Amino acid sequence: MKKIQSPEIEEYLETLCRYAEEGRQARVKDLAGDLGISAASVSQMLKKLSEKNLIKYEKYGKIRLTKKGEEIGRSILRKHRLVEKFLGFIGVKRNVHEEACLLEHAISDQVEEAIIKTMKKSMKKIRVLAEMKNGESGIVLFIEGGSTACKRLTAMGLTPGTKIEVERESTLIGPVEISIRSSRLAVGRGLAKKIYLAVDK
Amino acid sequence: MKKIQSPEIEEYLETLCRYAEEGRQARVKDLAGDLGISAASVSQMLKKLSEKNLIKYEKYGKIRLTKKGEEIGRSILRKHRLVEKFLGFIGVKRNVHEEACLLEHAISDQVEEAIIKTMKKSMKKIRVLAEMKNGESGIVLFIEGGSTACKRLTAMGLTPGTKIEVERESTLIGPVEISIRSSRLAVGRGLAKKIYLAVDK
DNA sequence: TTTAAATGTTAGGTGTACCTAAGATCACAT
DNA sequence: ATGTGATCTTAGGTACACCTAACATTTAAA
Repeated sequence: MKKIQSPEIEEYLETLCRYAEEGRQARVKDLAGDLGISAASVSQMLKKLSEKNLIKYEKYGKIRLTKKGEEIGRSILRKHRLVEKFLGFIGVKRNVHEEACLLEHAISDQVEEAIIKTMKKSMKKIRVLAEMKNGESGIVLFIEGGSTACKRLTAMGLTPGTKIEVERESTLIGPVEISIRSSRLAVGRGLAKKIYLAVDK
Repeated sequence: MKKIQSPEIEEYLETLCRYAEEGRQARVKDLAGDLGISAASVSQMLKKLSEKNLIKYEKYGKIRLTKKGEEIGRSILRKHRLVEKFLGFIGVKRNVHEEACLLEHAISDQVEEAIIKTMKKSMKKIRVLAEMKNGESGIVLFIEGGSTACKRLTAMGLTPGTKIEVERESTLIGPVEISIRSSRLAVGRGLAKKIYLAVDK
């Protein structure tokens, strides 16, 4: 049985998937440009992909992914994006896209899963300030609600990115007391329901 | 300027480095076996590596790495081992060696560094079975060494992810006795030096 | 020391993925 | 509708890494 997959083939299918996502018609010229390959080579490769039933293509015609081709392409695209996130996660700063392009072909499904699990574990969870308990801390992510609430909170210094800690949790109707930049603040329960924070685990 | 590096070339140089570490004379036959390639192809490739000044080689002669060749080989070997550790670290259990063989060629120096930093922050400590004391336990992360050692240990059930406990620690030359899934097993000190475990800090 | 087995090399060939140059087709502006 | 520039394909060729079969050399045994 012949091998139907190679990093090169994967790269073509991934790019075709990207075009499909953008609702863009795939053209030989664009593939050539994006993959850094001559149009002649792309044309050739399209014939090969067609023979392998990864795309539907007749010369001068439209390029469409088959089910199989889309499956592979999406898998690579998914891996690419995961790797990008992951590289950011472990602190890689430069050439993240290029690094991901290399790695995407070397990541098995097994490894993909492990990476997802690992990231989830140390991922932050989103929680509402009103539900948080004494001693818990987090970083303000966003404020749900109209500009009135936003302005009020901004005035208090409760803007996205701010780190806070719960000093006294909210009772059924009572306010939450929090410390923020080492000063203390009381936030009414109604308002506290609109403040979302990222907390560990 | 011609490219002097390919995943295949890297694989050859890595394997040669491994042999050098083990103080073993590199033979065409062994390379063929370990790389899963015909002896004829190896012979050919050795000529190519010689032309690229990555090894010193004359037919029927001894294979020796040049400075350049050793540098590349060691870099790949280092990456391979790091990836093995890392895969264990993120919870990959099966085919760790094989997965690392794929990934090692796609890991840049930048990514290598980021991985090291991330692991350093980790909660588990990595230890070698040979150095562990009575009563200590851990989870097998990976096995360093050729496929021979890997196969032997796999046969014993000592695969990544397995939890073991040290029943009797290794003496200067003696084996380690461990319990594994409630049965007991003795592992020679040489082999035990190649088994890395995650133990609580 | 000869010889057989083990090991290594050469010759010739395959498949993949790329290239350039030249020719074919398409699509739009006149 | 037609000619021209853009786009695409074909033809012919390269480099790489592998293969098998046949031949050469080395090594170890008789």
